[in-house]
Amino acid sequence: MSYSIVFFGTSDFAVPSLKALLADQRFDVKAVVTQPDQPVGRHQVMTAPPIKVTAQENKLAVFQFEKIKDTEALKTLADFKADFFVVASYGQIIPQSVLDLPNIGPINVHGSLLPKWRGASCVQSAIAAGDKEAGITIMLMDALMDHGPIISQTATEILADDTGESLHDRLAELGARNLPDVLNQFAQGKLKPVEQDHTKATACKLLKRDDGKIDWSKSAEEIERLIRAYNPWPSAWMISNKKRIKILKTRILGVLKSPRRHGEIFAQDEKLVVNCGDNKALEILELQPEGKKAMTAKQFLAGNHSF
RNA sequence: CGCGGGGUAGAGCAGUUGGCAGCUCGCCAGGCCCAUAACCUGGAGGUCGUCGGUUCAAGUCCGACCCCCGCAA
Repeated sequence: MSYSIVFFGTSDFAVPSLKALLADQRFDVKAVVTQPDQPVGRHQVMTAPPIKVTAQENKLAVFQFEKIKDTEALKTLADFKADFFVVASYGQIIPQSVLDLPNIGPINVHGSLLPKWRGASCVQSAIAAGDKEAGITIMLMDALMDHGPIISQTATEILADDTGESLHDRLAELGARNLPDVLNQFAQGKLKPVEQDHTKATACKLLKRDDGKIDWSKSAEEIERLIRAYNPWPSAWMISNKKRIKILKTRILGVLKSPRRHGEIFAQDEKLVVNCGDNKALEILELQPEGKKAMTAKQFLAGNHSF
């Protein structure tokens, strides 16, 4: 006897969770629901979301509803009579009518310690805000985003060198590791959902590339965190000589001997540095000029003697 | 065929109106020094993305193709 599951997910974040359920005998994944293929990249090639790739590798049925709100989706999903709907970074708001379908419940795996960081950019937001820890919340879903009662939470320390990517990957694995046991225990009534403290809720928005433009009037600490948080997506960047330069990795220096104005990039003692709003400087360690591959500051300086 | 930048030494770049291929690092050898990632001297290393065309002569001009990257999605 195993629990039947319909899995909702789209991005890389959801892949470890899906694989964890597939590998566990206690569960039977009946189908995968994911976003439609989208034109992606420089040549706008139609590309399947990562979850679809994983699903197809495992010969699972895949549904890609344009709108999960459509009655067609509701009818299709009702036929599975699933015990669980498991949702991880699906990308669409799921209506109450669909959430009501599973016998045991609709479960969400979210990459923050709710009620903190409800929304799409929870990983980047936690690093950028300077949080000491991040985590995974497994929760019962309701119709509001990341709003339902909490079943299980696991924290992980945010390290000084964590990037959006490293923390994202760690959280994805953490969620996947806990998910099977949490589902099993919840089904057996051993875990009771606890209502979130909604007065402490914070939200984070979906990030766009423009959000990565560095505001050099901020403190060096803030900017350094932003750069780590937004690496590799949406990436932190600045404009220098009318060219966009992505800033990939920095280190905080103290106050410089001969500072320049905020946001001006220059070489000093063979280091590439920029002054921030608090007059502390950031040493740029890795960067990527527009049209070039990512490189170290040393490589950049080798070919740019004017700095 | 969405817009744009680019492929030149191991790395990052320069190369003027076609005329012997350079710069900063790195690397190798030697020197200096208590010592060094510092300094001095010498050295190796490039079919200039590929194919074709124009020319006495092509990194440079013309055509086609391959690859990398930024934007946009």
